[in-house]
Amino acid sequence: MEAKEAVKEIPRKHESLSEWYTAVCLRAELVDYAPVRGCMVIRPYGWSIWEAIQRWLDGEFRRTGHQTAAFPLFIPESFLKKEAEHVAGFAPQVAWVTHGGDEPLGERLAVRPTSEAIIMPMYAKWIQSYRDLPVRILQWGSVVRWEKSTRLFLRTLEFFWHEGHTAHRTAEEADEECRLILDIYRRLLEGELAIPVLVGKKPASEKFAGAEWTYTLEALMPDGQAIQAGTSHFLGQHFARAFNVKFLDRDNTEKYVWTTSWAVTTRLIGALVLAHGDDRGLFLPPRIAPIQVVIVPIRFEDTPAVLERARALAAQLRERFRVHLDDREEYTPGWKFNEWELRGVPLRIELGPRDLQQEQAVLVARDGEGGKRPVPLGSIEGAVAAELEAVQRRMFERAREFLQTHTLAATSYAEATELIRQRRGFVRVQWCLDQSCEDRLREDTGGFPRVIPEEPPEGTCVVCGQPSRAVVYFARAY
RNA sequence: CGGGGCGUGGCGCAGGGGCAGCGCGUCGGCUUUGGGAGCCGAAGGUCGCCGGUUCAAAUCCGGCCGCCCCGACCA
Repeated sequence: MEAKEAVKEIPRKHESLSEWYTAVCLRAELVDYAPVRGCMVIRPYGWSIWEAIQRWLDGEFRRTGHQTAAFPLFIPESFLKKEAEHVAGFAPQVAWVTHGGDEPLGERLAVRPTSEAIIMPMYAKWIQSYRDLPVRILQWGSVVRWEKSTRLFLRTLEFFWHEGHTAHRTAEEADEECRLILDIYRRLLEGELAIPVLVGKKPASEKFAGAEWTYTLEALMPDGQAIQAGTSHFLGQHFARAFNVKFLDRDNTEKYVWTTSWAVTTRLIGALVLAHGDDRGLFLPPRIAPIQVVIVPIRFEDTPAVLERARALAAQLRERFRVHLDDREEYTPGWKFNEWELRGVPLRIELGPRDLQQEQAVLVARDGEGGKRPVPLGSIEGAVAAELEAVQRRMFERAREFLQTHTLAATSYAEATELIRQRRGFVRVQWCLDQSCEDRLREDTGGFPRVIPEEPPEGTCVVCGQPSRAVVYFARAY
């Protein structure tokens, strides 16, 4: 009965993840190619996912007391150059503005690749006293990094994000901020997007250019490759010194502030597609799905009562859920079922003449669990709420199961290199923290040290045999 | 940035010196509607861009641009 075969037009996920990914992004109408190299147009359906992420985060930031502001798109070259490590890290990817109209500029302007260098000068101006601290501001916007190769959502020349920039009186307070943000991001990923993550610090070689250290959230995609899902940087006093951001402390001495910065990007939408999609297309977690419930009325053209009832049901459910009533006359129910599955709507309600007679509707979850389930119209609201929660839970459990079965401990160098090369997932090894050991493992595997979790080291370094000083998860990466 | 592939109606493709075609979609009409409906009719293309060869170029040659896939580098 159930037409469970793959959807036309898109390849099977396990046969070619890349081609499947591109096809799903386009066919689900999340995104389209722009007529300029390396750039994407995020379409309304895709953008509404981003808006759901924004809404949730803004709620969190309201609770924590962060404020939102807007800083310039342009950064004068001399500002970008003030922090040596920072400019060295970003210079190769900067897009430069050299003319205003036909007039050459006296100083070229960077299109922001990240905004520390335009925000810190403002903080220098605004911060005088310890009483002005902390400053905790974020902005929503886009940045530009001139990438050589691009992929929809995962790497484009311009991408959308929020970036938080905070300044604090003490190092402890700044680090606490980093960890607070990290926890918010973790709850976003796991609770809202149903994507479990490994959390910890980046090794020195992978930290943000200009940071003292970087906290990261790493997710695992179905091909066994890691993807960075969010970062939170402890910047120490590097930027405070470079931009002269000082305050007069209680003890009447002048001190540099301690700063942090942090971000998540529209890349998360790509991670969502990869993590949850299947041969039938996209599959969105209920908590961020732009449409949580689609109502498909059946035989409504010759049975006006069906459409009336469907409209009433939609109005009722809209009080609590994001609902779409698909009353287009030009498509058959079967066509709509396939279409909304392709577009990832987590829950469908079918309502036809037979259902009306029995005062019921048919509930169908996107993952097929429970099949087609008749539910009395009188209790449908509760049934929908319960099913949406159940779908959300199942999605997270499936993803967690995948992460667990693809996080593997390696006790020998041979085992580690083999597992990393094969892209089996996160490979947990003991490490002496020596750069040469890291380099050797990278060179031998093509993998990267993705994250150092807060787990006590034990035993010996998998490369050199010296006493271990850290646990590190290696993986190939996006 | 290397290696491979591809640019022809909205989408997917065929064609390969001389009329630009097919399927899907779109528009109109009628019949349909519980897993991608049927029939009839219609509209829609400077064949990615620039240059060259030729009486004649979608087709041959050169250059450029863009996209996809696989690697190497970065959110």
